[in-house]
Amino acid sequence: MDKLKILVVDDEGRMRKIVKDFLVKSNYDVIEASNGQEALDIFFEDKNIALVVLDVMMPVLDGWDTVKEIRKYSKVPVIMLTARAEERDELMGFELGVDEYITKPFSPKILVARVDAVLRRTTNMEQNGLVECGSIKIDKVAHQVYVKEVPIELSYKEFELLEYFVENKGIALSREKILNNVWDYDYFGEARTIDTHVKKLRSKLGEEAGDMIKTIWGMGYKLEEN
Amino acid sequence: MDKLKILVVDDEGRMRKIVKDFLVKSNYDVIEASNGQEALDIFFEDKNIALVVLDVMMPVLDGWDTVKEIRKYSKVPVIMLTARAEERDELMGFELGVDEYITKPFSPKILVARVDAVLRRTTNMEQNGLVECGSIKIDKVAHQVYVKEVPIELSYKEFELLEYFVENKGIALSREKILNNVWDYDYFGEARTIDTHVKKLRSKLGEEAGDMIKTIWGMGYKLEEN
DNA sequence: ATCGTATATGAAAAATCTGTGAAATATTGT
DNA sequence: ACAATATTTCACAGATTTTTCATATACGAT
Repeated sequence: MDKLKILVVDDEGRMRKIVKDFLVKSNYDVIEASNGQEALDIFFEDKNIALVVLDVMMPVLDGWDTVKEIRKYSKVPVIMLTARAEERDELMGFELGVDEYITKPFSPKILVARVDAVLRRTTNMEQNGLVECGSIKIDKVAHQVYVKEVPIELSYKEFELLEYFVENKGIALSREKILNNVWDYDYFGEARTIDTHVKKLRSKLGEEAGDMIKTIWGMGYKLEEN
Repeated sequence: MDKLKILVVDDEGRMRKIVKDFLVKSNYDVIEASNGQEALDIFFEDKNIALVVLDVMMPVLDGWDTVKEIRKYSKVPVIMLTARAEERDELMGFELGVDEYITKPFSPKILVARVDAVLRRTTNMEQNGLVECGSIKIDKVAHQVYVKEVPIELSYKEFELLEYFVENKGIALSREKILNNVWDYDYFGEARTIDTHVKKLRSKLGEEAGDMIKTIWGMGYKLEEN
C-alpha cells in the first residue's frame, strides 16, 4: 500500500475539487462521492479507504446519517465539513464518532493538517509534531514557536505563516502560493498583506532568526538557514 | 495517443495565436475556440482534450460560466487567463475547480511551466527541478543558482534568462527567440536589453562560468561548456 | 588594413518592488 | 456595547531591478 485512500463526500462539485486538490498535492489518493448514499456504496465496496471527509449538508442522505451508517460496520476515521451556522451540531458529531471537524471556509493548511493528524493518530505512525529550521522550532501540537528554546508569542496568522515557511524551508514561495495555502480559500484581499506579516515575523523572531526569511525580489519569500 | 490535446479559448485571435505558438513548440496539439459557447461545443464533441486554457473576459459566454458548464460533466484540468484588474477572482475560479491561473501578460515560460505542471500533476509524472550545465547548477525550486556549489545572487530576470540558457544549452538562441520566451509577450522594448542582462550574468557568474555564454555574431547567444 | 555593423560596457533614467508606520477594519473577549 | 487584539489596507520612502543610451570595442567582409 503506497498512498492512503481518502473518500471525499460533498454534493458541491467545486468543494470536492478544492478538497481533492489539496489532498492530492499532499500525496493522498482521493475518491469522490456526491452524496451520502453514493459514499456508502463506494465505501463498502472498496475495503481500503483510510479516511472519509464528509460534508454535513447533502441531499439524499446527509452527513450525520452517513456517519451513522458507516459506524455500524466500520471505525474508519471521519472528518466533517460544516458551515459556521451548523457549529452547534458539533457535539452530535462527536457522539456519533466523528474524529475532527472543519468549518467552512478553511485554509488548505488546516485541511491537510487535520487529515494528517487524524491519520497519524489512527495509524499509530509516529510523529512528534515538531518541525524546525535553524534556531526556530515549532511545536505544532502546542501551537508554540521557540527561537533558541525561548518561547515567542505569535498571532494566529503569524504562526500559520511561519509554519508554512518552515515546512517549506529552502523553497521559493510566491505570494500567490502563500496566499493560496495559508489564507482561507475565499480570501479576496491584497497579496501585500503578506509583507506586513513577514515584517512582524521578522521583528518578533529577532535579528538572527528573522534574517532567515529571505526576500526573493520580484518573486516572493523563502525561509533558509543563514 | 501521442501528443496531448489542449483547447485554447480566447476571443482575441492574437492571444490565441500567442498561446498556441508556445504550446505547439512544447509539443502539444492545440485546438482553438473564440468564445465559451464554441469551446463547449468543441469540448463535448472531442472527447480527448487533456487540458483547457480559458480566458476570463469573453463575449457570449465568459470564462467562469464556461468552467461551470464544463464542470457539470468533466474534471478536465482548466487554466484561466486573467487580466491584472481581476486578480482576486482567482479564488472564485479556484472554487469552481480551476487548476491554475495565469495573469496577463505572462511569459511563455510561465505558460508552458504551468501547463506542464498541471498535466504532470494529473498524470502523476515526476520531476526534480534541478538543471545544470558545466559548473552552473540551477535549483528551480529554491530559485537559486550555484557555480561550483557556491550560491550566486541573481535578479529575477537574470535568473529566468540563465534558466532559459541552461535548458537550451548547446542551442543557438536569437535575441528574438530569447525575448519571446523569457519576456512577457507584451514587452515592446529593445532587444538589446538582453545584451545588458548577458553582461551582468557573465560578470556575476565569474570568469569560467561566464565564458560559457558565447556570443554568436549577428545572431544571438548560446550557452555551452568550455 | 579599413569600413560598416554588431556587440560590450558603464552610467543614467525609468520602472518596479519591498519595508514600514499608521490608519482602517475585523474579530474576540468581557 | 466597549475595549483589546489581530488582520488588512494604504501611502510613500527607499531599494533594486530593468531599460535605455552613448561610446568604446570587436568582428567579418572587401
